[in-house]
Amino acid sequence: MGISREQAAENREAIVAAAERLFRAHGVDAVGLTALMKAAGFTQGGFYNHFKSKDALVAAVMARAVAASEGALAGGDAASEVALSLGERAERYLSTAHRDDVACGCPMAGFAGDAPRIGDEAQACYAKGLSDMIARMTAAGVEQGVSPAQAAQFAMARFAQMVGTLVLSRAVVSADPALADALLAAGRQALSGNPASD
Amino acid sequence: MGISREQAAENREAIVAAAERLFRAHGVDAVGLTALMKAAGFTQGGFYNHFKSKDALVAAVMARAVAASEGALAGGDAASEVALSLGERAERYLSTAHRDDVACGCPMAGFAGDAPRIGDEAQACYAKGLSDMIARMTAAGVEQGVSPAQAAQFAMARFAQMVGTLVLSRAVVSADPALADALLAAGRQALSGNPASD
DNA sequence: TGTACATCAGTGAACGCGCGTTCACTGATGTAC
DNA sequence: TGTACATCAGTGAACGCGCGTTCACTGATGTAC
Repeated sequence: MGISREQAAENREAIVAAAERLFRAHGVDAVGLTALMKAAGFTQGGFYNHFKSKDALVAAVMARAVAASEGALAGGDAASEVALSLGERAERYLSTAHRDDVACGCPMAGFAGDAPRIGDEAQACYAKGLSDMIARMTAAGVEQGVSPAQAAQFAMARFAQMVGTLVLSRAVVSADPALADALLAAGRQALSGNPASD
Repeated sequence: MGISREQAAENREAIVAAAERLFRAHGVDAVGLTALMKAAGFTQGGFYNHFKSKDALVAAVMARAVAASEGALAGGDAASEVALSLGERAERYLSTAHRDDVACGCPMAGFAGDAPRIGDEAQACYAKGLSDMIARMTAAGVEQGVSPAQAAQFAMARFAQMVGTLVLSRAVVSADPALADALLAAGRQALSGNPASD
């Protein structure tokens, strides 16, 4: 076809973006390269002009997803996020909107099921993303006067609770929507910082 | 071959058992019926004598996994479990042994990643398993004098934290074992019922 | 600035392979008389 | 209790299909002179 280098870079980005959406919705294993390239607007043969293998694409997708969530802790832009309290962040993270938007949202939750089975490079991206997320939450705790070790423990426990609640809610939302909603509500309550009130 | 009905039932059970092990280790999508039947000691053609489709097998696996975990809350037999405190249960649930034993362990954590993508019947089994688990934990809280509503909230929040910690630890154990262990430790600390102590 | 050519992101057919599923066949089990 | 036959859990080859990957080819882009 003959494509400019700039256009080629955009096309590559389009492939990664389509892959991220499809991988999140259906799982990495369930998405074939033919369907993926078609979704991105290309034919299958062009895939290997951009990636040396499907594993390399998965790594690119994970790097992109992690990078997009950095500076946008649990959704929203960096500037507005700084002002959010822990409880407000949990409210947003454990909203039905976040649960139902499988194509976007927190990559740590979205790829938690695939993470143990993907390639080493993609797994490393995932681990780095989780490590960074915890480091940010830890830093926020330290700023408020908590000791670094306690802040790190608190960040890990809190984030695990957020991810676990979201993952479980997504797991049962189709079969038992009431339970799925109750899980989110219980998580919000537990993470609000206020005592349970009912 | 000519097989007794008793033997046939045992063979069916062997297929389901092998499937559960393989599904947990590699994910439902990544396990083919040929490999599965070979692992169970049979040839591929016999599969459809026992199940009408792969989806039906997945449902049978989920029903089996959930049933096995009932009365064995987070591992161990029912009699000994009754005596365990919440903190002791969390200690066991968030042990490295439980994390590394992907072939067994809590099905809610083991199948959390696959749950949103499996068939309706299997998904319903998963949801029932989660619902039962929460009901048991809620009942334990009520026995200790907590109001039913609060006990249910507490059970959901607590179980979500346990699952989230295990899922995240499994997700990064290969790429960042230290982080994976720290997550477990933070979860144990948070769920111990004791104040953080370092 | 114009011309000649190398580059490389596209296309779309093809590769071998494993998928879920179907089929004809086998032969011991279990049943009817 | 013995014989005749239906049942059905096995086998293993085959079905069409989609998988990840490779290939020859196209033609505008970008470079060298």
